[in-house]
Amino acid sequence: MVELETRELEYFVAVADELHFGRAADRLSIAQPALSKAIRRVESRLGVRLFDRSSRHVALTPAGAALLEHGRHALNAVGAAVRHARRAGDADARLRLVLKPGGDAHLLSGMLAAYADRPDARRVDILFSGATDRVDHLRDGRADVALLYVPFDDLDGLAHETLHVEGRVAVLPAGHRLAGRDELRLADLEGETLPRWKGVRDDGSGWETGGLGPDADARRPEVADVTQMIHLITLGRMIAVLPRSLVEPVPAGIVCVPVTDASPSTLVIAWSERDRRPLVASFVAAAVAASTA
Amino acid sequence: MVELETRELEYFVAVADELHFGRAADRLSIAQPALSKAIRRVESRLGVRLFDRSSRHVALTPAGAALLEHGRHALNAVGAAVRHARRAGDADARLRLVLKPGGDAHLLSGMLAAYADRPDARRVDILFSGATDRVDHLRDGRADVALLYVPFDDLDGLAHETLHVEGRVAVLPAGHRLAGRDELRLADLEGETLPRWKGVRDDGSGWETGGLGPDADARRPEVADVTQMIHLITLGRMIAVLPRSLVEPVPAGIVCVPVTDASPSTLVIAWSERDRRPLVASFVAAAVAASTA
DNA sequence: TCGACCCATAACCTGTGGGCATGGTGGAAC
DNA sequence: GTTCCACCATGCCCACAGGTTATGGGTCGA
Repeated sequence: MVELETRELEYFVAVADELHFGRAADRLSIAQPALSKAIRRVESRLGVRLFDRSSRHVALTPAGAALLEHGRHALNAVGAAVRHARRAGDADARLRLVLKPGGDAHLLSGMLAAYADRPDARRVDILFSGATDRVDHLRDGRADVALLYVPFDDLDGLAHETLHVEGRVAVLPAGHRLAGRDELRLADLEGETLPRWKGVRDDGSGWETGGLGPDADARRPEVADVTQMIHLITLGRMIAVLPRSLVEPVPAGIVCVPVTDASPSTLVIAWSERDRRPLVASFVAAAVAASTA
Repeated sequence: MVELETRELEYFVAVADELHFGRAADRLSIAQPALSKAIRRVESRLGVRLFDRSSRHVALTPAGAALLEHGRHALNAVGAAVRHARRAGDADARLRLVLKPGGDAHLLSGMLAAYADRPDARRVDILFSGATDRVDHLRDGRADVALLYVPFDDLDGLAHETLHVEGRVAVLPAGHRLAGRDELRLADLEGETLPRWKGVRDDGSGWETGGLGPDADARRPEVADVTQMIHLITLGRMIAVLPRSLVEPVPAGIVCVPVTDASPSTLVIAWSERDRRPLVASFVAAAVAASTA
């Protein structure tokens, strides 16, 4: 019935990472022969060769590559299950909310107030995370709810409610050639330098550029947060297209001009689709109520 | 390092399903004391009580409920990883395509021809599955690619390419009061009886009704496939709103009228987002090429 | 109050996963 | 070509995790 034990999967992933039985064994704090045996055991049970190995070289077979890809995910799922269970057992756990600094469309204080009024309210821990790993926080149980931006963040495996929809604005230095305009279209921004978010693989989906073609893609400045970006914009090094609320209040030396044909940005509150704790439902309800009030 | 073994998770799920150690042990083909010990072992390792149990009654704690929910998913992930590995190791495996009968927008033969022309073409096994478990086939490795309808099917964890976008039509019996119209709006269908798809939980998202309010929701006829639905429509028992190609050629006694404000239906080819085998990429490329030709 | 049901505990046994020592093999170095 | 070394495989042994059977002891229903 059991096809593959968690431990065996961990062993396999270690070897696949290192492509070296000795180092992998080291990392796992077991002896190398035990690891060799474990891998062979798995191979024979699955009826598939996972590594091509000589005494000199170790490489993944196609089957190994598939197992690595899917196995990593499976390990994460087991880890997430454990974290969620541990947490659900902790009756007086706090609610953990993760958001990007400034990424609350000025709704945070209202949400917290609305939640605090509820009879079942807990204390709320607020975690800030600039990169897109806010979604990872949810998936692996490090946080209970997150504020995310659609279509920027990837909602796979998450449930969500919409809090706020807003247009996007071009963020320009005061002296910019377009700074005087009342509104812009994406075509007006052709040739401008746009940022690249740190840690985000740019998949060419065109969200970041709003549909602009790949410009001087190689040398787009990499930014980690909005503050840093504002700084670079003030210096005239680049411009950006952002949800309006991310740049409010508008800093000195910066001008915001609505971009009429950029797809609107939606702020959502998200949680794991398998997480049905009242704790979460209650906070979500409060957040939705606060945002529509 | 290891938090929870696959086997322990299976034991836990069995007990959570049965809420009875004896029956669960039976189902697992082990003795009851072994199961009791295993569960206590897990509880102490996780530091969480999973069951409230007296000698008379067994019930899940909140922590147990969380572990059940996430643990089932984790077990599926492990199983899927194994299936994918086994399959990737089989060099001359066929490509398995799953679709709903008639759910190919008449593109299937073109796709297969385009794929057969490729140098790396394999034989293609075609699986038919009426319900929404086509996505499950992908997720657990029973199929390599699927034809799905957006926004009907849930694409979580899947990658996809669009093949075809088409409007939706109201499918009416010939004598229906609206059968003579050139086009309709959703509002015109107010009060009509619409089907419920077998095995699909109706989440009230309004896809099926295209935004109509919950009508006589309780007694909407349950249908399993399009043929059956056409039959019921011919009998005047209900009507439906479907992608146009699903009812082509139009059967006798049936009239199709475009619904102008129903969101369009998109046929996509989908595969597991973790599956990067050339086998899959090649078929997808052929399918996309064939559908745009 | 008795009996039946069902989970926990006790005592014992066994398979297997892991440790150590060593063998075998292919590359690189000279 | 020979040597040497890096590295994976094999053999053998042991410990213990995880299984079994027998039994204990609550708790509910009759």
